[in-house]
Amino acid sequence: MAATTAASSTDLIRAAGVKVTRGRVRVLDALNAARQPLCHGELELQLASADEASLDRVTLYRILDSLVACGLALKAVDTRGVFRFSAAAARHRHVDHVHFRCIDCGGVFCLKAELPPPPKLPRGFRLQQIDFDLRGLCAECGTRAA
Amino acid sequence: MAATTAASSTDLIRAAGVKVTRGRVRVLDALNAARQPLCHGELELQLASADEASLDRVTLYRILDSLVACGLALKAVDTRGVFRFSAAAARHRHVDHVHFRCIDCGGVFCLKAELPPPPKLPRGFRLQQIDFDLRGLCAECGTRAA
DNA sequence: CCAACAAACGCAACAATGTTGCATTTACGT
DNA sequence: ACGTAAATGCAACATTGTTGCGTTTGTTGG
Ligand SMILES: [Mn+2]
Ligand SMILES: [Mn+2]
Ligand SMILES: [Zn+2]
Ligand SMILES: [Zn+2]
Repeated sequence: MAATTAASSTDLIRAAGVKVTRGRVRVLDALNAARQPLCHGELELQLASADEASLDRVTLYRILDSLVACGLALKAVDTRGVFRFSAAAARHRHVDHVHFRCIDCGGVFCLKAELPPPPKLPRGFRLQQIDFDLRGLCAECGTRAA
Repeated sequence: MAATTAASSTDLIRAAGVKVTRGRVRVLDALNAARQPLCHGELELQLASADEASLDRVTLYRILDSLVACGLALKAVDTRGVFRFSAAAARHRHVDHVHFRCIDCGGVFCLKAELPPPPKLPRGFRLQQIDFDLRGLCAECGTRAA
């Protein structure tokens, strides 16, 4: 399992056209194994607890940036303003559909509805991503509230 | 207009059950006058450029926290992980149109485009709010990047 | 395999944003 | 006016993220 995962991460990194280093492989493995997006601190802890040498703080930041830059990881900010990273391969593609976010339980539900076309932007603005998020109570939380 | 706004902020703060201080009135006025959510730094600049004495950094943080705690302001994180504040009373002005969020400077821009109709929700889900957020680079940040 | 070179790394310093402790001042009910 | 809890100003600190630079390493062409 470990060998398979490592090989896979290695291949992904090489295919992305960047150097395959031990740090990148370990970080991408960790992101792929994670059940949820991890922040820098969580990754640092997790990599330190492994028996290999721990990564330098700055190197970890740069590895994460490089994985994001080559499309192998996704970066998003959490409610506290901390960046969290997830493996692009381990995650569904959430870029092309609508989400419902429950304001009570925090759950995110993928809706089977396509994104509406974006309106025209002011001159010079560059669109990179569209988020159509519906917020409210999910069925479970709505029932509990009533 | 200034007197009206100041009186209104004063009343709102008093009605919220907290002490009416010059700092709270100035900050709430600034939030109400703003066309987009402001971060701590933007508020500090704006309050310093007025001819009154500038607020202490920490006091501004605490004023913002107190306005949020008593429901007069809303706090949300921007794409860079920086907290932005808006007047709760001004929120209704942003519920019916699309926003563009710059991933570089964190700025929020109101677009003159109506929200698309929401797709059908799963049974039991209760819709309370619709966010159609476009993300990317604003004109200024896009120019600087190029 | 070797050498050359760009990329990546480790370390220190720095920057941006936000918090805590504490002495002093202020708002406001009495 | 007075007493008191709340708010303020200032210094120090914490957390998260970035920059500069000399050293090491992965990769590639010979
Ligand atoms: Mn999804
Ligand atoms: Mn931050
Ligand atoms: Zn829910
Ligand atoms: Zn911008």
